[in-house]
Amino acid sequence: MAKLGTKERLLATSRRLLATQGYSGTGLKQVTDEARTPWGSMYHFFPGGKKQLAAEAIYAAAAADNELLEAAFVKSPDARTAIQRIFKAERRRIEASDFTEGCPVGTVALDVPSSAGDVREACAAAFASWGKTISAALAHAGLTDSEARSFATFTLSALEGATMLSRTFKSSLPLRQSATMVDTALAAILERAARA
Amino acid sequence: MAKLGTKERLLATSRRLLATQGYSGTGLKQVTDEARTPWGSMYHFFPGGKKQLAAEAIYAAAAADNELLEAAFVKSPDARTAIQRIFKAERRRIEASDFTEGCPVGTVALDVPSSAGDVREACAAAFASWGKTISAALAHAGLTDSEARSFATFTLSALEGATMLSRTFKSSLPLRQSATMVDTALAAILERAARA
DNA sequence: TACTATCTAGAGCGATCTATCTAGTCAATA
DNA sequence: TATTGACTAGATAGATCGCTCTAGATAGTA
Repeated sequence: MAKLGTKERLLATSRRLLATQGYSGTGLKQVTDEARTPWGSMYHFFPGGKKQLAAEAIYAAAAADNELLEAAFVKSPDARTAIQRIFKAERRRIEASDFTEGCPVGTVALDVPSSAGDVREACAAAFASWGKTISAALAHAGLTDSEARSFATFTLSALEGATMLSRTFKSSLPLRQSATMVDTALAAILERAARA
Repeated sequence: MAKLGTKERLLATSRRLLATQGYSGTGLKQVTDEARTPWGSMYHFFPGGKKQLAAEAIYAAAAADNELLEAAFVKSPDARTAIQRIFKAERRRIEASDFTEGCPVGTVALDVPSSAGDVREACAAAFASWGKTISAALAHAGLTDSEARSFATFTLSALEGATMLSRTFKSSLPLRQSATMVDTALAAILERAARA
């Protein structure tokens, strides 16, 4: 991370800390310490303070993950395989952090105070973009627009919830179980769509 | 709430604030203020401080919700109907708070610092007890133990994740969409079990 | 070499955090 | 009435919070 510029280090460290501790639990001092960044640079690059830093970190993380989603659907044109790939990626990520690091968007979404409206909006935008990516792929796989949107939201819910449970239990079992059940549901819906 | 004793008011207020702001975002001062409780009572009833208060609030909330779960399965012996009832109850709860209040367990689980191990364990115990209740009902409905456990964890994941998305979007749509898809999955699994 | 804009460096402010401490209130019992 | 334990009440400590501010370092340009 030392190769990155100051602003990029601040964003990357924020992303990691927000994914672990949430918004209220992450102090700006801790960010600058772990990013090995002078304190003065914080308000130079983010004059909007903590809210701006968090919102930008969320936006960046959401964009990066959205590319991973699109890549999964490109790599596996079969929708079921692609979604299993997404769950697997999340599993690897959470295991790599020894179950400390979750989804930065989900973690922040639950503990962001009402005074930080921009941050909540960044989380909403992140979920919306992911949902759009997934539902587009599902519509392409034969689902109606309504079905695709519903299943996309449902997939995100199961993914975020399973990440939450896996972190809490310090076990990847919930992510594996949820992945299996999401696949069962998708198979049922696809079959129903094929018959129609 | 004024009828409750001091300790009960502290626990009830903690539950509500933890469900909206998480662990780090909830200050003890705010708890005593909103519970209309003297500050001195805080460390009288909870000498273990913030961690003990949060852990006890989580345990109490988990026990109460577990009773609601059991009631749903008693009221609707049909497993599919019961699970839809559970989603509906969560939807009503989040709508009643205008999408500010989520699940206290899930909210805290994501932002509890590693220094508060007892609180994380309380969250794990809560999820475990809910999972046990749901899986017992599913096993009774004809699923194998393994299937029942998997589907129970999956149901909790979808419920927690959908609550997260509904809060973020300030809309109950994710909860409704996820409920539908969970029902689709359960129908598929039950049918498969019936054929076996 | 001067000048300017960018970034670094950190002291310090007021507010708030958890937690401790002492003193006072009150009811029940001896 | 005297005593005791439970609870109330709040001042205060020490640390940390987000944030502001000034000064110095650095690099690119005139």
